[in-house]
Amino acid sequence: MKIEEEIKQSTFKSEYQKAHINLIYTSGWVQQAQAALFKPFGVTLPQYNVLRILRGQYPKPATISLLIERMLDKTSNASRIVDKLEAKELVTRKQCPADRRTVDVLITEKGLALLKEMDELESGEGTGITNLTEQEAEQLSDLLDKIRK
Amino acid sequence: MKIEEEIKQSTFKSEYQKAHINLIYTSGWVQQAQAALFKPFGVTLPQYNVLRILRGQYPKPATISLLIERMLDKTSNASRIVDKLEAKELVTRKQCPADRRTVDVLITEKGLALLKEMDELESGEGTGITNLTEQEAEQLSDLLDKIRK
DNA sequence: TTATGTTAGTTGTTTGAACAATGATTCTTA
DNA sequence: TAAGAATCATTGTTCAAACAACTAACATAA
Repeated sequence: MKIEEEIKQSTFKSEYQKAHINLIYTSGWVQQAQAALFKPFGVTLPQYNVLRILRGQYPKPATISLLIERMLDKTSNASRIVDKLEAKELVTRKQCPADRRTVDVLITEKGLALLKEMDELESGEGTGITNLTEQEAEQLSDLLDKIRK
Repeated sequence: MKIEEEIKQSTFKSEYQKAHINLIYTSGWVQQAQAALFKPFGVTLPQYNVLRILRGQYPKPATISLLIERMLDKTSNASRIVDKLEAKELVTRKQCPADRRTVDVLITEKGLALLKEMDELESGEGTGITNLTEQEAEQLSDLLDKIRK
């Protein structure tokens, strides 16, 4: 549905304003769809992202700093997110011997298995992205990249 | 920056997966930029959205249900968001005489004035959307509309 | 080596979000 | 019109996010 109908506003000041509001709106829309997909697996989006980063590092461990750096939510709830993941036995945390200030966070077999299950989700199925053609998906990526420049 | 570099993942299973992850990522990115812009005005994104809806209705009042319906966060924090707005004197709330179950929520002069100030923000300035050409912005809107179909 | 500063991570605290349950009013229909 | 169902809004409660303060460990330099 066109954004105009969606939010019952027929005119915008510019294409920029329209795209901007559309992005905010769709962003919320997708995040909700995402959350619904995630719920059965018992992890939130930030937790999932941390798991993904850890898999990227595997079998090397990651420090909390590295997680924060990659997480985009630069505000450091990283410690607490790792708390949650640790409680679910999806990661382990142990002090690094070389630098005792830092912590080695490592994804467990259980964590890897969960991610493997969840890989199916990443296809975009269920979040509307597959309403696009492959070429359009590519176009979208390019536009988004440009926004974050 | 390309999403591959942004999240340090060089390959994706498909253009869909790539666009999907890119959308989630960019969505968070934009929301953060947005929150930063909003902070000086003392309202959060959901509060702002409610104010926008109320302005759309003005001078008619809106019920809480109508707010929920338009808000996309269908989970009803609407009451509490209105609480916050009322505390800041940006809206008024009074029981509707015709149906005493419902509440008439109305934006105040102060609320309208605040929105007027904030209209500047909606141009997209400061959230990266203006990195696009006008035509690209239009293209983006179309793609997003298609996703939510 | 010891004082100073820096970095890493954790822990409070306040604030808002998510979800469910409740209470009040209206609608429906027998 | 009286009883049960449905609707509207509010209120608990739990959970996560934002921001700042704090502790421990390392680095630097006098």
